[in-house]
Amino acid sequence: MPELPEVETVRRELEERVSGRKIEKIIVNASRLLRGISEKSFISQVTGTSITGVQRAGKLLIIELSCGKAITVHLKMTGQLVYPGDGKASRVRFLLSGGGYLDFNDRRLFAEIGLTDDWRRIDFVESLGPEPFDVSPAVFHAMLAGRKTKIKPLLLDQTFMAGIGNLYAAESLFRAGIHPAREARSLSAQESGLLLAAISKTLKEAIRHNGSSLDQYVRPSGEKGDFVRFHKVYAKEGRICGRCGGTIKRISLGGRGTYFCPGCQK
DNA sequence: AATGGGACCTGCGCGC
DNA sequence: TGCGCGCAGGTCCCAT
Repeated sequence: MPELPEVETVRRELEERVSGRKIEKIIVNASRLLRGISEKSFISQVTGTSITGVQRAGKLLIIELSCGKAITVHLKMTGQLVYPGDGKASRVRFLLSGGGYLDFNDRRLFAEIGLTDDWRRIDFVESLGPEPFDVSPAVFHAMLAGRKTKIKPLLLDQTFMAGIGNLYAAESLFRAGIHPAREARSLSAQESGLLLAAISKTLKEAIRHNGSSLDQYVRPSGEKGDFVRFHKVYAKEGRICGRCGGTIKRISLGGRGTYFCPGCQK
């Protein structure tokens, strides 16, 4: 799933695989994915430049180019970047020097590709909250103070904290023993500390296992991410909780499916 | 500030 | 087998 661990996995693997390569040709099969720029302009500005590095901001991927600009890619729900790709389901293809296409696939056409002069200054990046790894327990507790909203929808708010999505919100709350519908401001300093530690640990372990491949997500190599083996609650409604023997429940919070164990999460 | 709804799309699994 | 429905990881926008 393209949340922080998946996007970070894609970033690392792309950096290994395509850094230094020149983009020799671009084939656009779905121009609607290009946002704020015409197909013609995108192709003319990007063709002939080289990939100098790959960055990540929250769930946004940034492909830096030798011309000083950067391609931004948000995978949304079903986006994939694959190298080398076979072109079978590609929406956009980049032919690289040395051979092989970097393929951008996206079954649902939700993803967004842009071109920017200064990626750190685009609205999406400027509005992002801090990365979970950069927040101290004291700061995190202060961030929750006064917030009446439920903790799980708050974790999904990218302006609150960057990178957490529906899956890792559920898994982190389970690991911290906190009910997803708790008012954010009701968490004690100890509870918020447990939650921050659970978020950090869960995301890092997921990165170590190259992310979670439930449906569409794959690594640039085409391989699946392995972290699904360690999921405790996500998409496990009706299953037995491995910790207390209770039954995993699914509720709807903020319009999103929310999985948790009523026995373990208070 | 918070919550709820719908929108963007395609495709899967389910019940009938 | 066919059909309609609900659901899916993200984000934005509107209304209350």
